[in-house]
Amino acid sequence: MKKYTIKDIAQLAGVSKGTVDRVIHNRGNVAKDVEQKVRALLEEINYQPNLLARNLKNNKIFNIGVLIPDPEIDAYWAVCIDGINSALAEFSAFDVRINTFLYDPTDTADFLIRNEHMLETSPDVILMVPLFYKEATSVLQHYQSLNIQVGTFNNQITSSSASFIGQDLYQSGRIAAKLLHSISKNGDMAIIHIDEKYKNAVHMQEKEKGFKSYYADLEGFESSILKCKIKYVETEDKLRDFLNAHPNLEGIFVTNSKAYHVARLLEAEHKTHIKLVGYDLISQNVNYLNSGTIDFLIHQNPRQQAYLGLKYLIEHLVFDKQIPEKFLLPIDIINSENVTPFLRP
Amino acid sequence: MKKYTIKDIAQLAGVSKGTVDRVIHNRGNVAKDVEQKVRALLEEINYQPNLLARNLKNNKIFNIGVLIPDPEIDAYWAVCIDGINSALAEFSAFDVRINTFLYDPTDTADFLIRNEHMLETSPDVILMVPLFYKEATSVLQHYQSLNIQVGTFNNQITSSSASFIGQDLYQSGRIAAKLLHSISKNGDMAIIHIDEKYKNAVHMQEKEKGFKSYYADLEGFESSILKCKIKYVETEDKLRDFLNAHPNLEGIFVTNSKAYHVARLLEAEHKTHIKLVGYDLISQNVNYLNSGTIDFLIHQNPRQQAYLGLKYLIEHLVFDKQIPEKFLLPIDIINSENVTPFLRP
DNA sequence: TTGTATGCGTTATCAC
DNA sequence: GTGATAACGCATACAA
Repeated sequence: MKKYTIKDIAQLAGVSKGTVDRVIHNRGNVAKDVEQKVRALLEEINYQPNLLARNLKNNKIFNIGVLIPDPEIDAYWAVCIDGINSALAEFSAFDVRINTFLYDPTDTADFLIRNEHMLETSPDVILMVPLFYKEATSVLQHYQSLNIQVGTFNNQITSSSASFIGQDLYQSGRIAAKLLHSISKNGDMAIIHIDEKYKNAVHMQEKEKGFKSYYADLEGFESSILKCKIKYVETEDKLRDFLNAHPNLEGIFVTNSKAYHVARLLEAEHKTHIKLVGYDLISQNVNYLNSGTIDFLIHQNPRQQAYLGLKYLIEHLVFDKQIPEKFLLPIDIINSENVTPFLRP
Repeated sequence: MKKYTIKDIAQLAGVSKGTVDRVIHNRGNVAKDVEQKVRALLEEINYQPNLLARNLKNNKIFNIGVLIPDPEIDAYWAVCIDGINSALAEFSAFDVRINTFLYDPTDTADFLIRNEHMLETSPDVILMVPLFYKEATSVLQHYQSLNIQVGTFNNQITSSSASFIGQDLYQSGRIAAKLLHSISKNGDMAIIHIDEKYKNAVHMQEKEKGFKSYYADLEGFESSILKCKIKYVETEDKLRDFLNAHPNLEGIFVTNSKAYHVARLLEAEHKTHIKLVGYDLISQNVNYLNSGTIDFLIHQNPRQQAYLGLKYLIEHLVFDKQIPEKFLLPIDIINSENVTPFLRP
């Protein structure tokens, strides 16, 4: 029950604290027999160093680099800042400082430039959203060669060994399908991909696969799963044509945060009987959720992704804990009645 | 940017560390003018004590009493143990120990006895699930008189000043209504209260109120909201009679974790077309969720409630942080497709 | 190869 | 009233 200290071990082994410390840190210069004896004791007693004392002694200021898309350009990322601040507040007892860098999510070159700026602050570890697969791959490789631990969230760069926090996109597509299925009859369904300012093609494909798999598993489903890809600039016209071309449409799944575009049109065209499921609690979507035009939103919880990512990194720095390679957050289903608590900072 | 220590303050004020410490801790024996000077400096510099050093010095073993219903008697509480262990693991760097006491959730006398046992371990703070309002009120009063900080979860004892973590039950009733409304037409709805081994009448009433309020707000809803109270022992017969008496029933809301009883009967009577929404991810419910007889479950997240409750208490002990009086967790909507990640420990 | 001394920041005791 | 000093547990430079 008592907590053993180095001093205790030293006493039990009949040596000095210095020797025990040398054994613990494999710093050599210890006689073999003594080392064996001390090791045995450490094992037997299950020695756990006092991490407070260690951090007090080290007296080190940890420096964390954070690189995320600029919330001014895409408001989706704003809540990440909250998550980061939460993690910092939680570890305010330790001296962890962050340098945050924002990049333009529509500009791969900017991503690379900001990475260089970040590197100039010589961070101990890095947390980032690696939107661009190709560029991120090379950047992450560089960090690995410099022995800088990196945590990523939102986008997984499978070519890298960086840790990742996100969601199971395939499964979230299945969830969307299940929701639409449960609130509609057995009419046609549509998957709509609306191009964002930046491409998240992999994201959208995975969600589509999951969505289709649900209906493929469904016995007795005879209708069609339609698909429509829309470029951001042409949204309204192309969407209207699509709706008119498919009068039997009963449900729509928008694979990113742009469901509000579809909702606006459904209201304008008096087709709000068509069920609508989309992603992300941005304000435009929440408005249509409350008005009833959007039925469900799937919450990707960017705040929690950022919070957890940073927390893992900090715990690694101060407590030497291992960082999980991959952590998939639960996927939240949101309707007009449970949305409020998810919006708070 | 630099972090100031007592030593720095002492130097700046031209006094010794001891004097600064006396000022900080209001321990008197300081000349007025010196005190003013030091206070001004502390203010100006925004002095923050190094909590690691403080905890190192204090060298105190914190003793936390935990009192929850016995999971062997009601499996619902099993996940709380996981939550408690998570919080402990997170603060393993500090010397916090817990003494867990389990009480029989059907026995108020046992609750009182276990409280006495817990008190004998002279806990610094206490985390508990106060199932029984009357008994809890007096117990909490006693703890308050002993100046023992108490955190509660699951049940709020409004007569006490103990902190509380839980959910907005009224709102969760509204969520159930919204879900049933979205997956059914405009037929009759039923609220079913099934007595548990122990009464949670307040819980169930709040949920009922919320449920009704949703339909009251709904324009053009002409059908009935039925209500059925069932004693645990007579569940099957009374339920069958109820179903037969209301052939137009389209949806059922079970106000506690006993939805699986209804699901079993719906399957037996070939009435699975009736939509069913209930509470809690216990295994019986999850099975019927996967088979499709239960459409949605509302997740009260007991694991997170316990985790957060303990975390707040520990942060209070080691960092002297304030404990939020009341924290309402977001309410999770669960269907067969997103349930899995919510089940992990 | 080993032991001892010192310091991290805070706190508490003890002389002056 | 005040300042010097020791102690918490760990890490390390230096002396032996």
